[in-house]
Amino acid sequence: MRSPYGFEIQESCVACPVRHAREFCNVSPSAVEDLQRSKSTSFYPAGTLLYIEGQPPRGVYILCNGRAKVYTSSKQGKVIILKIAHAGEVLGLEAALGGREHEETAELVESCQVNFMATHDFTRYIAHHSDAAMKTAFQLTQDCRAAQEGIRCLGLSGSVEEKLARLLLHWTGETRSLPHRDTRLKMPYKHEEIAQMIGSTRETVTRLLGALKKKKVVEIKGATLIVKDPEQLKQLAGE
Amino acid sequence: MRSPYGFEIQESCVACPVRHAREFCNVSPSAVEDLQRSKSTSFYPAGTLLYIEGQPPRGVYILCNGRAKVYTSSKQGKVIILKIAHAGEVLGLEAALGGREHEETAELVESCQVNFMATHDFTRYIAHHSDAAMKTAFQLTQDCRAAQEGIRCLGLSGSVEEKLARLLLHWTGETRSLPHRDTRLKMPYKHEEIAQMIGSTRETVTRLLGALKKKKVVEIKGATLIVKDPEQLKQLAGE
DNA sequence: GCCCCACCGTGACCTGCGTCACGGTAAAAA
DNA sequence: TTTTTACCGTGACGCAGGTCACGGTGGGGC
Repeated sequence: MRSPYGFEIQESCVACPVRHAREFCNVSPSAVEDLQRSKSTSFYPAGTLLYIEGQPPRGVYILCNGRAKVYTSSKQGKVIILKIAHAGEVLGLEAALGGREHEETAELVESCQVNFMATHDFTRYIAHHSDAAMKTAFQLTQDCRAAQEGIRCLGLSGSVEEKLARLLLHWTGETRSLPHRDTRLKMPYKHEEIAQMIGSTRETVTRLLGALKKKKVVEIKGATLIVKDPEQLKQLAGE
Repeated sequence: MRSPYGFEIQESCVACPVRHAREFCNVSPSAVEDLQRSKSTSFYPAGTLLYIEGQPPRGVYILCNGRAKVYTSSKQGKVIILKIAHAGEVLGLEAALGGREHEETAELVESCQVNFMATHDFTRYIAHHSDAAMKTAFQLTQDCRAAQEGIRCLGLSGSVEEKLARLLLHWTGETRSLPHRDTRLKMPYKHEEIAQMIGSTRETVTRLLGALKKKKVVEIKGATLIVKDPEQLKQLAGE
């Protein structure tokens, strides 16, 4: 079955081929069946807002593929990206479990399949399956760690250069799982978005990336970034 | 039973008088008994480090009373306070559940009673009691929200004045539970610590608090801070 | 009483980076 | 093809706030 967005549709969690590779979905057979019954599958185009800051929670969203940008914004229109969620992550947990309105907006970066589960179904689901509760808790610890890393990046860095270096290093760490510790990575973000990740401005990011290129620390070809001198990058990030 | 630190000791969770007021401890009778069997109670003086950044997790710490300062620091010695944990909160969850080393340090602000639970006891505890798992998830959502609020404060504010105003407003929100929405609050932190909460410096905090006093927005008497003009404070915080 | 130490208060300096402004390039739309 | 739109690149300027330096004050130990 093919969707109009051009990727394979996977209606069934039970038969899902990547289920065991996905932390949250890799649960006991009885839990998967419950999950399958309780969820509803949708397909959205890039740019779709799964939920918006200030909305009361409807439920949780399981990202089956693609990525989503999670961000908040101030009244003045300034935006800060809290994290980039990847396939397999669950979004909207804090609001659903906390019973309070969403404090951030989730926007799909690419066209994605998303499994939705209403709040009361979800709470029942994790109450009945202790392994699912564990997975949920694990997802939350991941979120906490990511947020703390964000705080460390924003608060402990003396300069924007340091923040940018930290971000690039963080990305090299993420992709480490794919090839053998290659220093090449995909950077499919525009300068403005990078600025929003580190709490800076578009111009400053442009200038700093330019300076890093000139210093032969990195090389940029389109959306590909190659770290030529990881040591110096680490030094810039404060070791 | 009185401890050498001058407060009442409560060895028994089952008989604990404040148990029902504490989110995490307010669980089913069978769970409380399990908790009681699995935990060990200790008393520590102010300044005790429950765990340190980089340590492998030993377990989780339930703060029975008092407060704890949770912070990380950079290699250059710069410190940022992630949150102030209050009585009833559980510390060290991320490391214990994630199975990874602590990414922050927890230091007692006052002398406290702390209930400790080793990692494997804790995982068994929440696997056996779905209500306890729920409480744990709830605590984690709280942590996430706090961290996100931190990111918003650090990343979205244009000026340090704005960050400070946000922090003060956050505090007025916290104490709202005590008297009837009074604008008076305890601020038992030194300027340096406030600086570490908003990612600034001691001198700047001194200057800004001075300016707020001069503008009649707040009044400070020892450790007590009175917000005279909440409207203006909100305006400074970006509405 | 006295000293000491931890904090607060304040002035002077200087630099990082936010802001504004405009020009270039490349892909998409027409 | 030309036009439009979305990003990137770069110069000029100004100021918020970090840094250094030193002086004041209050409380606890002796």
